[in-house]
Amino acid sequence: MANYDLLKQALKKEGLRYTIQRQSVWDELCATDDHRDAEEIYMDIRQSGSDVSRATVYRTIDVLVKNKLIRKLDLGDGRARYEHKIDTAHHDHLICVQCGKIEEFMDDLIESRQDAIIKKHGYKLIRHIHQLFIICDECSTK
Amino acid sequence: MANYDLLKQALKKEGLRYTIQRQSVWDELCATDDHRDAEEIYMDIRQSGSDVSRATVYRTIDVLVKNKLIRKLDLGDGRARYEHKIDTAHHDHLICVQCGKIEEFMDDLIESRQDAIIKKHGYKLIRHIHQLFIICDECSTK
DNA sequence: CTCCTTATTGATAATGAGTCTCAGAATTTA
DNA sequence: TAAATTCTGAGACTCATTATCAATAAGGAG
Repeated sequence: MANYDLLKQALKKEGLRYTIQRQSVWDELCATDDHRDAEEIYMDIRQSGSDVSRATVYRTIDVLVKNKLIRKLDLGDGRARYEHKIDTAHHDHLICVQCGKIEEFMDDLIESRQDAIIKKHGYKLIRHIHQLFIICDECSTK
Repeated sequence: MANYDLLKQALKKEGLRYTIQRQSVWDELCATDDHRDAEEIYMDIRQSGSDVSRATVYRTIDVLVKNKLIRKLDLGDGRARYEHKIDTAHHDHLICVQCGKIEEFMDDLIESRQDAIIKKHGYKLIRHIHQLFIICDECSTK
């Protein structure tokens, strides 16, 4: 599942060594398509039998984010989530404020309007956040 | 500038008392159209001659946000900003990643696409965040 | 106006995600 | 193999925000 070449490339680019701990973090990140926070990832790594310190988890995540192997999400609740879907197309997020479920959405029209707004101002777009906080169907029928 | 009736209504609704400290916080929030963090607001209140503790500033801000007298912004840098523009129409934000300047934008097409996405999923929209992180023209010519 | 009950305040401790430090361990290079 | 360099883990630290709690103030009742 995990593509070690991607990790190797990123580490090489950063002038960092390929270590078993960094591989464990990458393994765990590739293991699911969830949107987990650092603590959850840390706990899941331990669960899977590996032993990597919290500090190393954070440090490795930083490298992976910087090299776009994973994406960092800020849902505004004080802890960052990480998702591994690098290969998939760009998408934004729908977040259920009740159960915390996260889904993805993508709309070409919105994307092009964004570009138009930026262009009109004469700015350069670096990145964007577009999150729709909702109550999902399951939660609304409860 | 500050509309005390709005504050009074909100406090009444929450079953809270009208105090000079809460009025000072409201005064300061109404004094500018900036997007300040709690510490800046706290310092500006002291600057203006009033004396309100940090704890009370935070507590009052919470009440105001809850009652939609001010809006809370999360720019992903670890501290919340607050803006007072309640009377004005809905808008989202353009944030310069270099100088931190914040501008506002609004696009009806994007808003309607959002609604369409929500409707398609059968969800209920609670709120949304749409932030475009950019490099502004001033910063890009430096 | 005064007493009494209840809410508020401010100082400070606590929290929690994330970062930093540094000595010991591991790896790479000479 | 030795020397140099990078990594790691444990725990200290940071910083925004929240909680605690004794002292103070507000809002009635009489």
